[in-house]
Amino acid sequence: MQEPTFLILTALAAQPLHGYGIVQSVIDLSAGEVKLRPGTLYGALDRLADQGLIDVDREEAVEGRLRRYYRLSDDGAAILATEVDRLRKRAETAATQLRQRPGVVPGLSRLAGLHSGLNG
Amino acid sequence: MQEPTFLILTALAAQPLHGYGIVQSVIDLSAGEVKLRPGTLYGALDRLADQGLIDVDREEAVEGRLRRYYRLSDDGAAILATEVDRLRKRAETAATQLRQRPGVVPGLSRLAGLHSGLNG
DNA sequence: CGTCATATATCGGCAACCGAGCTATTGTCG
DNA sequence: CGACAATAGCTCGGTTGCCGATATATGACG
Repeated sequence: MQEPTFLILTALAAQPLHGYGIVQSVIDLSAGEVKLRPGTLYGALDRLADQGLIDVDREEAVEGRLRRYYRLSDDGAAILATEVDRLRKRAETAATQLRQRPGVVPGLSRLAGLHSGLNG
Repeated sequence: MQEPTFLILTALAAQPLHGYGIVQSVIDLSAGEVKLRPGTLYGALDRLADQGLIDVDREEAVEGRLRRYYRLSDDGAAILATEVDRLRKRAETAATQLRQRPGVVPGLSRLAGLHSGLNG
């Protein structure tokens, strides 16, 4: 699962939202890092509804325009929860690997050991 | 950044590896969840080298076949570290949202409050 | 001799995302 | 009154990254 899709599910986890509300929520949840494009949003919404991860909650007519609210399904919540686990595992694994990274070790040149070193 | 790319950088963080070694390492690091396909691996390797996130460490000839070892660059390590932060933030944000999820609240039907409830 | 593991690489196709554009209303600023 | 931003929805073409199949080659196992 990609980041935009993940954030759409995340936004819908707390309460049902309509398209534009999702865009606003994702900006908020990602601290401004992710701004969903229409193509991404509506494509993902159709796809997630097909997969049963989200459902249409209700449709409101506000000032002539239609507002379609989406809701996270139980399946969607379960998938999101496993995805959270996955991200945590990936992050911790990568952090561990980075700690083992062979870096420039300043004390190991041929000059090290001269002048009596640490145990002089 | 997608998961396969992230795991390739993760694998290379600890030590330089050749293509097939990366595949093995990623299986290990992901607890068998991710098995890189050749198309994914070599496509990503070329792309990451173009972006300067990895470098060719050395080339060894073992039994007539070439083994090309890749190494994580400083830029690659920095990108991976920011990506770790990102994943952690996304995971915690989603977990928080999931905790706020409106679920079926069993005590709130019209029958609640009858039979004296909790404080009887 | 066939098959599996090791090892590298290419190609076509697909799915998800991006960016631009379109429609429409309300409200603000000049 | 016109321009613009914000709210609200949607379509379409293009790019990117990943997948799966395929090709090549060696050594080991049965």
